[in-house]
Amino acid sequence: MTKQVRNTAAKTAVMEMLSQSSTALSHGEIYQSLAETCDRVTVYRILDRLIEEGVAHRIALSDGTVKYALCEQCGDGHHHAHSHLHFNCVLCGGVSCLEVEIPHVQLPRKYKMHDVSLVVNGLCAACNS
Amino acid sequence: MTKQVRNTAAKTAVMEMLSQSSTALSHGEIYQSLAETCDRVTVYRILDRLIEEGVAHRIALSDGTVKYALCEQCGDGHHHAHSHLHFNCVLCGGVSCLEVEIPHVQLPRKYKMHDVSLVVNGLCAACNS
DNA sequence: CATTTATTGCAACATAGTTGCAATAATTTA
DNA sequence: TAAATTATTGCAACTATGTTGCAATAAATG
Repeated sequence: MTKQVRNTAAKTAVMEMLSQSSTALSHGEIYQSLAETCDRVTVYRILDRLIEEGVAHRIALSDGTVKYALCEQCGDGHHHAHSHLHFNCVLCGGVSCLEVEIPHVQLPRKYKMHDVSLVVNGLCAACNS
Repeated sequence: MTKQVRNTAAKTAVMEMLSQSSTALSHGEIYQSLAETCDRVTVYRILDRLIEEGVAHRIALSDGTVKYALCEQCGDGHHHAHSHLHFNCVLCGGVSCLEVEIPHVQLPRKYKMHDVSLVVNGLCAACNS
């Protein structure tokens, strides 16, 4: 039988925070916003579990920074490639998923593509004025 | 007057290593290959300097891991966007720059693109047999 | 309400990256 | 070639980020 899933206060708080936020959040940002009401490690494990459950996904920015976001538009829970791009605003620092098709890239012969990670840095709509 | 550049044994060794390597290397990999003949911090600073000089560039993989590679095909020293993609083989773990044009992506209105980071995970030519 | 076991907190650890400062050594200049 | 200049290094110390084991806690099930 498959491992059961429990909803705890901490997990609910993390999900709430991610769902309220207009930007993807790092572990540290989440931990601090929780006013440190639960352990650092717990936040890591909750995030791991949310990803495991297909509720959230991990985003690595172009400098290696890791952020987390809910899988809003991604429908049902089954695991799938997130073939949307991630936008990182150089002004406000915000990170958001843009539901833009990633154009096909042609690889050299014999190369096999599994998945793609596309991060665009620039000015978001709010900052570009 | 502009800051002078000095060539030291450590710096030469790092450049040699990067130039011999068929894959981009992490700080840790470089440090260990140097048999720890120079300090950890020195390796960080050499890598920073190589990037500053436009000789090398930093690559963040889709899991946030950071690697370094020389700017082989990138010609003269002036700073420029590296608009090629980075390929990460899921089997051998190798990371290489592929000189493939990154197709243009259309952003939503008001978004302004500065630069793009594209990482493709999959099987490299050598591992795909 | 009792049982099961997923989840948490804590301690301890591992890795990655940064900063200040005094000592060293690559260039430049005399 | 020797002296002066200053980029570079090594060391110590620190911060940030992520992981693991284990005992204690608390959801969910019956």
